[in-house]
Amino acid sequence: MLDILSSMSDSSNALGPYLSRTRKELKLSLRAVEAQTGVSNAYLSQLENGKIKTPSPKVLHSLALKYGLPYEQLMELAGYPIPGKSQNQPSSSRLAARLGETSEEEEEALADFLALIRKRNGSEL
Amino acid sequence: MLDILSSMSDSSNALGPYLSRTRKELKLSLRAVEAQTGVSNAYLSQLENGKIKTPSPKVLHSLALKYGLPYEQLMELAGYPIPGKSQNQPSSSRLAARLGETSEEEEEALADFLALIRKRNGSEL
DNA sequence: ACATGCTGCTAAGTATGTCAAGCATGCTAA
DNA sequence: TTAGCATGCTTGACATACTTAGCAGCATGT
Repeated sequence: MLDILSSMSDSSNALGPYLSRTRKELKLSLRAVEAQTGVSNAYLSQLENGKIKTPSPKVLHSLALKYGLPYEQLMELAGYPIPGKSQNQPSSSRLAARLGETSEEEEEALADFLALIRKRNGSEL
Repeated sequence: MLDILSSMSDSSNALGPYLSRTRKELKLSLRAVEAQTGVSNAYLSQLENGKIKTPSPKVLHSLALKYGLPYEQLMELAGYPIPGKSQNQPSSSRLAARLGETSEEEEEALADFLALIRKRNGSEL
């Protein structure tokens, strides 16, 4: 079977490393971000290390502003439903609408297959 | 009357009464909403009575789906930052706003909502 | 050596969203 | 009456986002 499933099905934790990497690219310290956003450095550390599951939209918004990242993307990475799209998995509902009725097994398989494709295309390391 | 009420789009709490009024218009009980959205009736009660300040986006999303309300509007009423930074959609033209921009997600909501009404109107004689 | 000032991280505490259980009222029927 | 059943609401407990205070390491300077 696809044990890729177990490794990729939880996409909620891509947020922390993403924020961590972005901050380092901007060469900002945790306390510098705290000073500019009001989010405590302790919390930022927990966020980047995946110890916080669902940070509030307000936190995501201020980080998006400071880091120059799209707010919607952070919302989506945090697992929040976003206005124009589906709630959990990126663009899978649009795909599902195009594919018609699919079972849950098929949906999961498709989602993971998509992740696999993206990995191959080298969108990230 | 002057629309002092509509100018009270303050983040204090227009959300609770708005949700309460909408639910009553749909003739749904708290427990009926609980059964269909998974949000407990206890929590719904607190929400409608203003005892909950910032309900999670997930709760707002499921309520928006079942009530046929725009998710963005509930997010804004709850005081969350919203992507487009837009605001001031007059609540008097709620229906027009709802039917004006129908994403796929909203279409689903409308279908669900319609089915709900028909079911109640049909079985409740 | 000691000290100062960074870095990130952790421990403990507070605040609050959320739920399960139960209470009180009102309605309908036996 | 009494017995049920549905409604909205309250309480008490739990989970977790978030903060303040502090720790350990690594520089740099005196």
